Amino acid sequence: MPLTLEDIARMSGVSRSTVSRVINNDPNVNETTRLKVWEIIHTINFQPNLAARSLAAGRTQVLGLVIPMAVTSIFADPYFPLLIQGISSACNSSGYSMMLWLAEPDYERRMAGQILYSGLIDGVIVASNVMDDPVVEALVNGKKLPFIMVGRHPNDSSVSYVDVDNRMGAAQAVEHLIRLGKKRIATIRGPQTMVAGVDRFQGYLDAMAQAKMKVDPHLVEEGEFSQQGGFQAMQKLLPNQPDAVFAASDMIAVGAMMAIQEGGWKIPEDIALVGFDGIPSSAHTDPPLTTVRQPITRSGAIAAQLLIDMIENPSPTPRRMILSTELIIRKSCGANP
Amino acid sequence: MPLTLEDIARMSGVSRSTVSRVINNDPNVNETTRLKVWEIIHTINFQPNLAARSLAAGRTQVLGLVIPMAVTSIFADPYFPLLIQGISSACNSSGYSMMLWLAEPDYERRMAGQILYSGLIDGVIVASNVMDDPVVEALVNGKKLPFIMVGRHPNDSSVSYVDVDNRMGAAQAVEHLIRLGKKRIATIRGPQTMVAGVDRFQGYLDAMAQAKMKVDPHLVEEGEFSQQGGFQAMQKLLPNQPDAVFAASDMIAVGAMMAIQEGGWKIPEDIALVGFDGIPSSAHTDPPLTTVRQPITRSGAIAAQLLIDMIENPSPTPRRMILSTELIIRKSCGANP
DNA sequence: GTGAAAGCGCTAACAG
DNA sequence: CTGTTAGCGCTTTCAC
Repeated sequence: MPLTLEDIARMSGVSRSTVSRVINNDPNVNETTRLKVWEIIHTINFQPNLAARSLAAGRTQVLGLVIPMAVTSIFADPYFPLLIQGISSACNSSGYSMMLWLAEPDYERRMAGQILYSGLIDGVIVASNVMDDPVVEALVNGKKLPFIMVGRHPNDSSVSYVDVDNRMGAAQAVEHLIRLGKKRIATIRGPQTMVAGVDRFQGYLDAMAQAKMKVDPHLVEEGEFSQQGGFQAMQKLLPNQPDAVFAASDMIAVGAMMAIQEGGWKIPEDIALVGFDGIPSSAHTDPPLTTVRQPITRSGAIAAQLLIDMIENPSPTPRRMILSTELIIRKSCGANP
Repeated sequence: MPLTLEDIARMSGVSRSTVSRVINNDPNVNETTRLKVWEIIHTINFQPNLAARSLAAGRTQVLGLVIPMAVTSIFADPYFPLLIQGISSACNSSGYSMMLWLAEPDYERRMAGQILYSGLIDGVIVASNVMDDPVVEALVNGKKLPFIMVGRHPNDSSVSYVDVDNRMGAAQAVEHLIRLGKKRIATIRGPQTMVAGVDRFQGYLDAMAQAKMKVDPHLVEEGEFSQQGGFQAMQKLLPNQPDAVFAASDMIAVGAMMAIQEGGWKIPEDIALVGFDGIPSSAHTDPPLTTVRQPITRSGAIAAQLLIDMIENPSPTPRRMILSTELIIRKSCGANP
């Protein structure tokens, strides 16, 4: 059987409480005692039972990461691995662990309850850009577990989140195309059921309005945030002869690139192309993709840090953070950097 | 505050014990009572506290999935999402939940202890093909937590696992190339630090030996299980003029395909190509990839089922399962299906 | 078929 | 600074 605090206490000649204090870095412990107890804990490789800790203290030092999407689509985009990496490393450096919950749609509701009341996690990070997500709703209504979203909540102002400035980033990309003299600027927007999809499209509209260019509905297509989504949308766009395309994600842009080249057009000569995300592979497409870089890994790290802060220093005001993006100019837009 | 058993008991006019019995499907409960209590549990959407259950009963109905690799590389290959999907759905249909632990190398040791003694999970599935994995070692030595590997353990015969017949599958692929009259059959083998890498390479050797063809060391290259790994290995292979290549994974094959075509050769006319895995996208490469399909999702589901069985019906004999593969003939090998 | 009572391993007052 | 004590919410004998 695994050892318990009691065992360690007996072995080091102190009481259970003292051992507990040592483990939890309570300042009220004699330095000599502390060292002696640590010594034993280490040689024995003692691990306190998390369930017992959870029950007694109401905290586990474990954060939940919920990604409410089908497993397969989660990993079609390099976005999530980068996000997870950021969260994971922030957790590690704060002494927290991360549990990942992948929520297949059918199980969302059941899971929601389980997460809220399982007592196994101190807080939740929800990485979802879907509007009206039931998991988020449950968290909002439950009001029991600290949670933070990656990607802003569309309308509830009491929700904490970290997001990137999708709207501004998109607008800058489109302004860049306008500055290059493009006249028929199309966009492949993401699903309008996702906040990021909406925000980036809004950025496109902003830039067009700002330049007093009117938006031709034939130059607006929609696609999933995937290569295939971009490919299909671009095929529909091609007959309408855009001279530039703003794609709502790099994966969309990659798909669009394939459709453009397959149709016999050249990038950027015939059609300029700009993506969004700045995933590593965007630098290695042919031609290299001009894109709006968002700090994905950092978003994850900040989400974790904010959540930990919310857990350790509760306060009624929501934490908010909006990270800015950066336009990376490469070959696909036709500008010479 | 979340409700407790006590609350449900009060609301339904029975004792805490009875509510517990109802939740745990204890047969010794009056049918009327059972219905009444379920009714309340459902309308209230009561969720028992998992930590308390864990502490009291020593089981949580939660399975841990440990993937001891860097986060980013885990998702470079569609293998893991499919595996996770299988595990996840098997858990769900047995009333278990799944927690995913991504083990960054540096944290493996710390994590290992945490997993073993956290008391939060009833068993562990380890998806790792790395030899001598410290997490696996800890699990083997600890002998406390039921666990199963996806991919056989290289030498410990007491370990339970589910694996696919990598060696046989690889041999069949190579035999197929031999049957097509190929004379200079190269292989891009996976890392020999991974069991699957070793087994598939052994299958290549088996088939060559069987056909009494000698293995030219210049026709054996090694690469990571990734597109880039395949690309680089193929570039080294090209000067040695293979007329066929057996790639140890589909991602490797995709990379090899790029290298071959970039070098100006045609597939399958100049070089025939066969992959391994049967990931969905292998059907959509150009040309479509002949490959050895392994039942990834099913491996995951079976691993979960076996583990649950081990938990619920303990026994000293290890559970073993080897799934067979299937050669999918498409265009890239030059045979006409 | 059901309730009472003990206890899982830990933390957190409360004394000293 | 340290030990004692009382639970956290649940399962599980053991009586009835």
